[in-house]
Amino acid sequence: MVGIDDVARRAGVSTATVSRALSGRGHVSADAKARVEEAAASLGYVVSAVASSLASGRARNIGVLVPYVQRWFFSTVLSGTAAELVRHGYDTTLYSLAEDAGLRRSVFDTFLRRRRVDGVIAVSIELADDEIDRLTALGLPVIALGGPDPRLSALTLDDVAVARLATEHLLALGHTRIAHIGAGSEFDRDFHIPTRRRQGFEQALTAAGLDVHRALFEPADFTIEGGFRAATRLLGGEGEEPTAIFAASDEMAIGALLAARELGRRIPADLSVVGVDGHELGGFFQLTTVDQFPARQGRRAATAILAALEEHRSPEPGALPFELVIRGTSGPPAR
Amino acid sequence: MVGIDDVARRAGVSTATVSRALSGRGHVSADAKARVEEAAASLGYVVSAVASSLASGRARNIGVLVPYVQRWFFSTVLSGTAAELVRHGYDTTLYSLAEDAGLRRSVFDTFLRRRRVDGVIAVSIELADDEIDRLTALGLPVIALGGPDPRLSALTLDDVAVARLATEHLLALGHTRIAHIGAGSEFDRDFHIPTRRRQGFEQALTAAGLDVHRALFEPADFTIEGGFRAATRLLGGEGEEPTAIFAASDEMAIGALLAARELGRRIPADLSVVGVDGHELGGFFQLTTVDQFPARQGRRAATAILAALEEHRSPEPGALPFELVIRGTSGPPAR
DNA sequence: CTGAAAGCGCTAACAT
DNA sequence: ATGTTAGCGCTTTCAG
Repeated sequence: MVGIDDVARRAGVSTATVSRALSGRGHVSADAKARVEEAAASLGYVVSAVASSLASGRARNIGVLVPYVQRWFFSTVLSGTAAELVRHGYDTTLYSLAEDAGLRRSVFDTFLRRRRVDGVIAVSIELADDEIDRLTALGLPVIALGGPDPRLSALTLDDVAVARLATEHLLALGHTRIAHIGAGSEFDRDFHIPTRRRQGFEQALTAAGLDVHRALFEPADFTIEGGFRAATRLLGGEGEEPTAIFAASDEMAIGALLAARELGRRIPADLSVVGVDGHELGGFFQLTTVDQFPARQGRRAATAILAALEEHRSPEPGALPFELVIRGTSGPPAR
Repeated sequence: MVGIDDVARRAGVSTATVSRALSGRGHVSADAKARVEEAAASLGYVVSAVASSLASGRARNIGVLVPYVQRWFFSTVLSGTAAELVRHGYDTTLYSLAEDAGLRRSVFDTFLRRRRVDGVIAVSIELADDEIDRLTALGLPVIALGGPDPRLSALTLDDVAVARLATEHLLALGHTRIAHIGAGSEFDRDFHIPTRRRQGFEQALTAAGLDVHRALFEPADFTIEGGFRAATRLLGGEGEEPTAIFAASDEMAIGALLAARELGRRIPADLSVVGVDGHELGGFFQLTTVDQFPARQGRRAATAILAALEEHRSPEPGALPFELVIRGTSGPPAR
């Protein structure tokens, strides 16, 4: 394997100069730099990340924690993050946490403590106190993406405001019987997002002078299938039917849409449906939604962690943008 | 930071013994081992992956190449791989290749050559010759998952047989006008799977004594939306309508299903639909499909690469299982 | 701006 | 079974 000495010899300089020329740290004459680059290129030399990391303490590698890789939202965020990191020469090390509780522990106890990563991005994960302790004990920049986290720098989506925006859109259209598909309490241990979205929903109703009806809430599991079942229950109940549904995710909204169609409801005349996320199928289903730009979130988290690394400080916390996208599934109630 | 010497001192042994005790390589008395483990635990010591890698040449890290992270199939395979790797103490380094051609080059030229990974898993990627050259030049075990690759050890899905199986199922039900939704030629550069599935489809027709009609093929892009559009064209054409559609992926099959419903076709009386993959929504849509068990594929690739690493040999090539899952979207034609 | 040399924290011969 | 020690391949003072 060709090493730094080979390059140094060929370029007629010392290994220190090769290192400086290739890494861009420290000053090297333009001439020496050119010779080093020529030598490296012609020898096909690539710096050993392992040796470089040991000597410098920098790994050029970011750990990304997600609950599940195979869910659309997380894989979309992840793709944004990975794309941004690779562009800056960083590797992405993936840890999927929600699949196995035992392994989850070992990620915090072992994997992240092996000095392989320079920083950590935690995507939409409600971390336990001791997990946050472990994370901060790493002495590395850590950024949380999603909910606010009082103990970590976070890029926060204001889920209450997101839900209010969606609900206000329905209210403005004239709906008064608006149902909400959220998550059951079992979700909340890991993940407070559903609760915050429900709060926003209820705030908007209350602000409009409407009562919050328990019968107009259905828990689901953030999948299309779950949304379908929840909507089926909402539309098949004995009480007065809702004229609109606000689902806490686009996948559940799509499920609701499919259920409504199957039950013969016209969209949006009989039923309006609004989701949250900005799912790739939103256009296809003409779904009105509050887009939270997940790929961009992933990129932004990467940018933030890289900036923190460069400037030797904690990542900048911040608010994530969101936007109401009005498409065909929402309109005034028919009556 | 606590290092190996701290542990050695506390356990009253040398660093070599600590290394042996913790890694399980070489013999250590039960007594010494216990003392080392106690010392390591009470000091909170974790071996530096970086130092260990430099000294041993083993990185405990596998690079996984996927075309797109955010597509259901790839993220599902990836989740299987990552889960299996983490269970064995390995990190997963993710490279998403199809998003940016320039970066794709740098993955082969730089990222993979930094000695950070012990092996590479290439998921459903049609690699160029020079990319394979670079991969083999790494001197690491490499395994390709998906198509057969004459130059790499591969875990192969027999896509021709998969398509034949699906088509034969429709033929056995009595269908004679069977359409196929595959991919346009622009896909084939990266990815020969659609072509092989089309071949299997045509083989089955021919073996049954049926002609292959050009009008019964529609190209799409492997998305739900693409399947929807393709099916819309197939069902709205001027010629005689197909009584069945075989789609080269479940996502396209689901799109076809939605299109058929929208056009008022009864499933399966007016139209049978069969897909390929084993998509998580298959149960929900009652989709008949040829399941290829993607998560299991991911796990299997991980197992294969770890075995190769352990036994200092190339990964074992093999065939991937697939299975016809008959659900509600396929049945005899109504006539 | 450049070079010499001392590590970075561990592993693996080699000895014992 | 255990200890001693020479690296692994770079980066980074420290001198010049």
